[in-house]
Amino acid sequence: MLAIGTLSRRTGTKVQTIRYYEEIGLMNEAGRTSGGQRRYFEKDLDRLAFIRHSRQLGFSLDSIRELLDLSDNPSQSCAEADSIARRQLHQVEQRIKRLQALKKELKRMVAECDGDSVAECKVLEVLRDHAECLTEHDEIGA
Amino acid sequence: MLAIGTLSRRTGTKVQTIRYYEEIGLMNEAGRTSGGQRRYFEKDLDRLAFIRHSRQLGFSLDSIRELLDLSDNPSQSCAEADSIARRQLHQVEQRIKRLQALKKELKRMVAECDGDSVAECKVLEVLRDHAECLTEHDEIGA
DNA sequence: GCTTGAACCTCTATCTGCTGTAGCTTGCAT
DNA sequence: ATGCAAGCTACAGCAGATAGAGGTTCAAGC
Repeated sequence: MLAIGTLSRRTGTKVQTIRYYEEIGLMNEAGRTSGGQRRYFEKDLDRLAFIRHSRQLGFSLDSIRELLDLSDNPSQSCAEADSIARRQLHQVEQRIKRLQALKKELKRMVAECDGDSVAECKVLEVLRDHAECLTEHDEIGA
Repeated sequence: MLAIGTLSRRTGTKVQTIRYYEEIGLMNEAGRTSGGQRRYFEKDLDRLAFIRHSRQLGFSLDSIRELLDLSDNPSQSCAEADSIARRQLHQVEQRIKRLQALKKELKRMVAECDGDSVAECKVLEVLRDHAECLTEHDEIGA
């Protein structure tokens, strides 16, 4: 029987985060000692590792929920898991594209700045006047 | 005198967002009509445009606050604004790097999946076992 | 068996950057 | 004078945790 701190150490997850995952139903409710402390089995550790690893790959908690369901029902087709992963891949690719456009714009901005006074600062000027942008960037956020 | 809806339309910012920017002190407190409605000058529009444009380039509200301060005090050196922009560029570059690692891993994952049953699904297998990863990806988040 | 203190517990608040809703009031055109 | 779009405040909620207060439990050492 493993204490929450052990899971925390072995997966690199904050204790509060593990409790949070339980609260939102991502982790099963843990068994308790007579004193009310959570105790886990190895399978819980595996599940937490799965969650963490998926998070590291950028999957949303909702996607992870789906992936866990699939993992719990090994008779189904793999297609579903595959499509979730493809969707995630697509999202990552889109984000990269967007960030590369930002990078280009930022590079141009700092390259043109010659360290003069704020009054003629290129950085601030570009920010002030959207029309100076080379690229379109209408979305906000990553 | 411009109503909040006009600012909203002309900058593509939701009305609530403008009020939110006022609440957090990013926009100055707007003048009011006798009935309590906000009224703006052109300079407020410019400020909002600056904020929005900076957001589109991925700057945090805190960074934007600094940039606005600099913009309001044109006697200072440009160096500060430059360094904020460089910091932002650096962050964007880091995020791109990280996402590219994720992309690689996800690609490998979906490429190896041959649509069999969940029991031998490569996607789920990789997620289950971190040791199968080629890349290190210890941070979570973008 | 007793004491100590690290680790656990719950509950609540906080973060970023908004967005949405409810229920009401104002402003402007007709 | 009236109708109604657009404004107002206040509060709740989203993801995905993280932090702190204030209290309890567990296990090791004596």
